[in-house]
Amino acid sequence: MAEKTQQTDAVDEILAQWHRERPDLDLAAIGIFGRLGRLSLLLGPALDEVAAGHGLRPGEFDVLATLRRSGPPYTLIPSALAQTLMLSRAGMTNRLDRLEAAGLVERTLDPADRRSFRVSLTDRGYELVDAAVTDHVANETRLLSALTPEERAALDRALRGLLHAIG
Amino acid sequence: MAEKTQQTDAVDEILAQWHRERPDLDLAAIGIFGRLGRLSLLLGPALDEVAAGHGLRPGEFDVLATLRRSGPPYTLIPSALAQTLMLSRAGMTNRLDRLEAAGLVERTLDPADRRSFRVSLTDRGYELVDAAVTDHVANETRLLSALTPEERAALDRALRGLLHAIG
DNA sequence: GTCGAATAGTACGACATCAAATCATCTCGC
DNA sequence: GCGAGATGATTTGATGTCGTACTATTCGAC
Repeated sequence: MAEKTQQTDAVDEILAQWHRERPDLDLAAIGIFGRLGRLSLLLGPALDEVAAGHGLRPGEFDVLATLRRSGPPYTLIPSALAQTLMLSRAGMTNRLDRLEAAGLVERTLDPADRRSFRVSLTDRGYELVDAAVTDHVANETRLLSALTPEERAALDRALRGLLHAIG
Repeated sequence: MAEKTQQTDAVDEILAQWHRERPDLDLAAIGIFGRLGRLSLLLGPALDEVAAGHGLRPGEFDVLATLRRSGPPYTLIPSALAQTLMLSRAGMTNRLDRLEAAGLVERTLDPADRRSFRVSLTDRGYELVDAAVTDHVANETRLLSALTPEERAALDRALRGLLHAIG
């Protein structure tokens, strides 16, 4: 079993500094959370780029995709969208205003609850998000192709465990 | 080899919806990036809380920690800090203003480059960040205790691979 | 040496987000 | 039924970030 020489990265440099200054600290923990943080910082723009290719600003794709995957009639209420996307309701109001102005979703009265609205994909919104999702997932698959199937499975298992510990 | 029954989580529900609506998509990729996204969304507040316990607002801890781990004399220039923390220089100016007003760092003239400043930890800043780092890493270690050592190692390996693929 | 390009820090305007306050409506215990 | 409390959406005000423009200074090619 040959040891593969791992390339060093920016986080390794950070770990070396901490080891020098504070050898008492748990370097493994710093490394994992450091890599997680940097990854999500880099991942954001990388994923937004695909959405931007379809004319969507950051965050707008997520709203459309949530409606799309909910299935026919592609309708949810703003509160449900906000909760699913872990966004404040105020932020959701803002996003929906833009998406409605762009003609991708529409707000209709909810006959069963007059405090609320039903937010639905328009035909244009459906077509746009369906194409965007295809590109989006292809981009994710491309990024993951750097890992072996075993590494992908292990990553998913570990992330699931962490989510369970925090959530 | 016993199969362990995995609990379902919010991402599993999302995957089931996509499977129903778009069975052609790469569900494994959606799951991994979905969990990564939710994890960093939940992780931010969880880590900020520890810093807040030391009177630091989000992001301020990172600046102090970067200075601390750079070693004596705990001095860097704003551009280096911005690059390390993947922040715009404008954002760094803002953070340094607050940290300087709080007496945790000080800006002194750089004798070698009159365009620039040298940002240094004050004694108070040093003591505060040293205590905060201890708590911060303990918190990270606690979160990671949900994973086995093998899972932690596999997670770090996978994150390193992804970072290399993106960076 | 000198001039053009690159770099350091900051100011400014735009933007997305959140928390709190507000108003309308629903739910449930009585 | 009725009233208190919960819930839904929005508005408002504050905050932190970015991109751009700007000034001062340094670097490098000639």
